[in-house]
Amino acid sequence: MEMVESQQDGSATDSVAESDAVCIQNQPGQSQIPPIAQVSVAGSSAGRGSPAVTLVQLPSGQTVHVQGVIQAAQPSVIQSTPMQAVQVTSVANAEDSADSEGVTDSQKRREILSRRPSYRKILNELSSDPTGVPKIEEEKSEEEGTPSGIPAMAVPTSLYQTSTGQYIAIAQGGAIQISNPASDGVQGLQTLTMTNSGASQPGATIVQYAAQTPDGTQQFFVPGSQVVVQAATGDMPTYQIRTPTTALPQGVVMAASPGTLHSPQQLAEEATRKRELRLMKNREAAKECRRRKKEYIKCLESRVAVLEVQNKKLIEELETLKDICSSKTD
DNA sequence: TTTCTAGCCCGTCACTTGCG
DNA sequence: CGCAAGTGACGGGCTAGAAA
Repeated sequence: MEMVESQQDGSATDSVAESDAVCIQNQPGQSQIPPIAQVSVAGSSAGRGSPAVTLVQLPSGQTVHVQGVIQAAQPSVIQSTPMQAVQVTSVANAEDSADSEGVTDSQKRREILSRRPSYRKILNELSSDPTGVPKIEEEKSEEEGTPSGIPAMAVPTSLYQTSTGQYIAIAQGGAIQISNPASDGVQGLQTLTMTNSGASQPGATIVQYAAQTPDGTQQFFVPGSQVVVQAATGDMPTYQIRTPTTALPQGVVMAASPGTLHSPQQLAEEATRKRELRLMKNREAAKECRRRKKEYIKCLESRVAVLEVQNKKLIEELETLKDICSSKTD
């Protein structure tokens, strides 16, 4: 049922001992036949991510650039790091003599939990491979100076960016726009619905917003000079609108600082808020991680297909060469 | 038609990793 | 060193197809 992911040690990806060049010579007196095949391994010193390139010169004189049948250690389908290899060994040792050597369960667990680098990293290393593995694009929305997700509308007098990367624009008159950085799915502006917009009481006013398509741009007005603070509960993310107790410089990311908290209730609210924010961010991170994982697996599958074709070609060529050799020895 | 099962997706937790 | 991001693991919900 559950797929078991095995920890592989590093030896699985170690390349065979490679000579720098392998030349298959003709026998004396067979000058009518050109050198059968010359195989030069150019990648014996190639490190991880730089697979060995093998040049195969065919009898016809054609040179084939073969890569990947016998490759140097590289990010492979079964990815492992040197550190993992050491750790797996240590785990095995620990299982043999855990009691005598005092290896704790937590240590073992920690060692087992050691993981490979991120999918993006692996895939980008693979992408240096000329077999056409595409790169996972780096997110760039947060690095760019201005939020591209906010179309021209009321000129915002205040522009905030939440720690989740969302942009909150508050225009003159209190119009609020919440914009996600351009990523998957939900994008652009989102609707905010006040649940007690009439109340101008101090403290928190919970508003809800529903994700919508980028072309469904909407805005709403907040009475007074309130500001959006934050976060999410359950399935429906919610934002808090608070009347600022102190004047804050515009452009400052809103956050309830510990100094503004007075009562235990506010502390509890803050803790809840932080937790919900963390959950929301982790939720998004998990989505993104799964998306990358799928992409990674797709790339690996395509790589397998390419390598299978190469392998098949090389096997066929080997058979051809064997036939030629045997016919000449007869 | 109902039940079972496999597969997929999602949210959450716990932990590692990388960066400032 | 602290924090945010990334990711494995786990469990739950949903759905399509097979079996009873």
